[in-house]
Amino acid sequence: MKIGELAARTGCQPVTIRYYEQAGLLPVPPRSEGNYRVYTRAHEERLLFIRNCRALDMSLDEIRQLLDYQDNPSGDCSEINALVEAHIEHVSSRIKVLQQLQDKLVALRQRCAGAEPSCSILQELTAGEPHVSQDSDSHVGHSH
Amino acid sequence: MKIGELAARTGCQPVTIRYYEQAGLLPVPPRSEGNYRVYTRAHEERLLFIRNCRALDMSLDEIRQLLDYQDNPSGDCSEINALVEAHIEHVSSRIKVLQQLQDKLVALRQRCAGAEPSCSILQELTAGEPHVSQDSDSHVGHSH
DNA sequence: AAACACCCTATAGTGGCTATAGAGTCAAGG
DNA sequence: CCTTGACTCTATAGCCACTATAGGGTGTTT
Repeated sequence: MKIGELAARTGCQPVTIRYYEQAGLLPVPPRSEGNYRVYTRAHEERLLFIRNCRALDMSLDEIRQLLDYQDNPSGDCSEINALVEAHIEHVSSRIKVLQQLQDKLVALRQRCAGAEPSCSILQELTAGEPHVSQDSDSHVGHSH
Repeated sequence: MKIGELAARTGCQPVTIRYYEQAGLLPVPPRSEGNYRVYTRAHEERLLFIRNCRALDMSLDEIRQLLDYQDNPSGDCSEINALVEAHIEHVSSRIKVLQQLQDKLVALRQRCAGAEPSCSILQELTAGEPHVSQDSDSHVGHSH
C-alpha cells in the first residue's frame, strides 16, 4: 500500500505520515522500485494507534512512550496507567482554566449594551493588574 | 522607565515586550543615550491591556483589532461585541471538545485494573477507526 | 578595575503540523 | 509514442506566541 492509501485509511494526510516517520513514531518503510514508500497492515495499525492517541490530545512524546512500551512490554502497565492518569490531570486542569476564562468573557460581554461613545469593554480590559499570572499549562489544547 | 521595570510592573518578560514591539502591538519607544528603550505610563497601560487580553486567551491578531479600534474609535462598539462574542464561542467549543476527551480518557483508565500481561489500555487505543476526524479548532488553548 | 546586573541584536528552537517549490513516477487516453 | 493528470519524492519555510542562546554593550557598585 502506498502513502495515499494509508492516508485515506487512517484519516490523516501523507505529509503527516512522513512527519511521523521523521519523528520516529512510524518505522521507516521499504521503498518500491520508483522510490515510493510501501506500507503494510502493521503500519496501518500503528498509525491508527497514533491517531487515536492524538484524538485524545496526547503529545507525540507521550505517544512515543506508549509505543515504546508496546514494543517491549515490561509486564505490568503501571507506567501506562500513570501516563493516562497524568494526561487526565492535564486535561482537567486545562478545562478548569478555560471555564474561569469563559466566565470572565461572559462578564465582559455584559458590559457593553449598545452603541456608546466610549466602549466600556475596552475600559474594562484596560484597567488594573493583569488578571492571570502565568499560563504555564501543559501541552493540552490548541490547533491552528 | 526601562524595559526591566516595565516587565516587572506588567508581569511579563522583557523578551516578550520586545516581541510585542516587533509584532506591532506596542509602539516603538524612544531610546536613551545608551540605546536602552525608554517607556512611559502610556506604554504600561497599553501593555496591561494586551496582557489582560492574553489572559483571556485572545490571539495577538484579535488584540491588534481591539487596539486598532482603541486608536481610532468609530462610534459604536458592535465590532468589539462581535469579537468578544466570537471569542466566547471559540472558548466554549474548546471546552466541549476537552470535556468529551476527558470522558474518553476516564473510560480508558477504567480498563486496566492491575498488572496484566497484555495491557487492555493499549489494546483499546489500537482498535478500530480513528476516534475523531479533524481538530480544526480555533486558536484557543495551549501554552508550552 | 573588576564584578555584576541589566540591556542590546540576531538567530534558532518549541509542537504538530501545513504550505510551497521543483522534480520524479506511473497508468490511462489520444 | 506522447501527453495529461494523479500521485509521489525531497527540501525548505511558515504558523503561533513565545523561549532560549550567543555574543556583545551599558551602568552601577565595590
